Amino acid sequence: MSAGPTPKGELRRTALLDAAERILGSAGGAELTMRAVADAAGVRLGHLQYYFPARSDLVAALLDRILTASLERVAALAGGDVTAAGPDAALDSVLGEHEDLSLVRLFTEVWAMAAHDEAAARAVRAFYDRYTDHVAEFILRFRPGLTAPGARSRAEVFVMVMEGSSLFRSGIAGTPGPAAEARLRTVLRDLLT
Amino acid sequence: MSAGPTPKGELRRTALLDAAERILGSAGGAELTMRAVADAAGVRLGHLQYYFPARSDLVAALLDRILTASLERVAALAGGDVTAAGPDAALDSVLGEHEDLSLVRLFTEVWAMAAHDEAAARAVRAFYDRYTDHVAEFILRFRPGLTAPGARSRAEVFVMVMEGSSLFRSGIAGTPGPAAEARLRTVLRDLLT
DNA sequence: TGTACATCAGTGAACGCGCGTTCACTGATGTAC
DNA sequence: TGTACATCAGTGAACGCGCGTTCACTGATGTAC
Repeated sequence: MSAGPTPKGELRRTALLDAAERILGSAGGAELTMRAVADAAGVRLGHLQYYFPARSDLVAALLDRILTASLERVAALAGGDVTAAGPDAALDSVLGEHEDLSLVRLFTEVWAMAAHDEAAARAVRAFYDRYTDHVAEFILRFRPGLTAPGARSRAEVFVMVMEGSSLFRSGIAGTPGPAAEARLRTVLRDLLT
Repeated sequence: MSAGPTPKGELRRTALLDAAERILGSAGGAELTMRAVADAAGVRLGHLQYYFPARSDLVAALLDRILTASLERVAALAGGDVTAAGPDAALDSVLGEHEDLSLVRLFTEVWAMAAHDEAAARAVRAFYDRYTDHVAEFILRFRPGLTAPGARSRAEVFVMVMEGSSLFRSGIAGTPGPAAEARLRTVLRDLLT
């Protein structure tokens, strides 16, 4: 009977996905080749194939990891005590994350994947669905009187605004002025409270 | 002295970019190969190279065309008489465009390009800068009393919200419910008026 | 009006390269007896 | 405690293929005289 992968194997798998994520976040999807990932992780091509037999396996695992990690961050936020500090502190946390250029770069790749690949699109839609659930839960902490559908629709718009603003606040598509930044926060705060 | 390209040549160039745009909007950047574009346009590979010697020339011309066309659409809207019909009619026009799946797919590719290529990023930032100018001008038509910076910051946030919502309203990253759709319109209307 | 010539438009074959994938192999590690 | 063996981890070489690019070429079109 198979014992499955050992702890060492799990570590290596994680290191390989780390390398792949670094490449996707810096150089983009076109540069995410099996050889580049193997090189970045310091292993031989054949060895990478031992963990991810086909490139599509690597990409699928990477997509899953990116989305899972993002979901865990928002779940931690929604479950944490940040609400005690008020909506502005919460906004700081959420907005701060979207200033991380390589994270936003990763998501532009994820969106492009979802736009052209149905399997990726399903994963991304499931991710945003759960993501929105966490935001709705978060909103209900500030406004316990809201109905569930009311919180949900606020959360949906909140997520749309967050994803759009990430493109600009990361510097990829522009650099919002301070007045726009303030107005963005107002819009988000109004959705939250 | 060179006469430059003939009308026939211009037509062919346009047809080649049409083909490239169709591929980028449906299959994505990885499928945008010189051979695929030549095939889709019904010409030989060598002939495509006559118009675009390197793939990077094709991609640069395509990016320019996508951004220019988008800018022309918003300029027409900002300059048109749609403001006479009120903000809701204007929102209908603007939002309607973002339901076009292949257009939004095109923009996910554009964002991914900008995220990893500095030349593309410059073009995209210049595009959004001018795009935002048009929106600001549009806003001033509804609220002539606003200062220029006031209109500008509203426009910046308006554009962020539009780009974010396009991901969801196109179906790529989700499908907003009717309540979210209504709330999104409220947010946009408040920025506009 | 005709002719010569330059430029534009389009063809076809070949190139070297990096890609994903396959496969036979060796060494390390755990486990049953 | 030792030994045999299965599985896990990692290597190395080779494959066929599609890619961007190069280049010599032919046919069509415009223009100067």
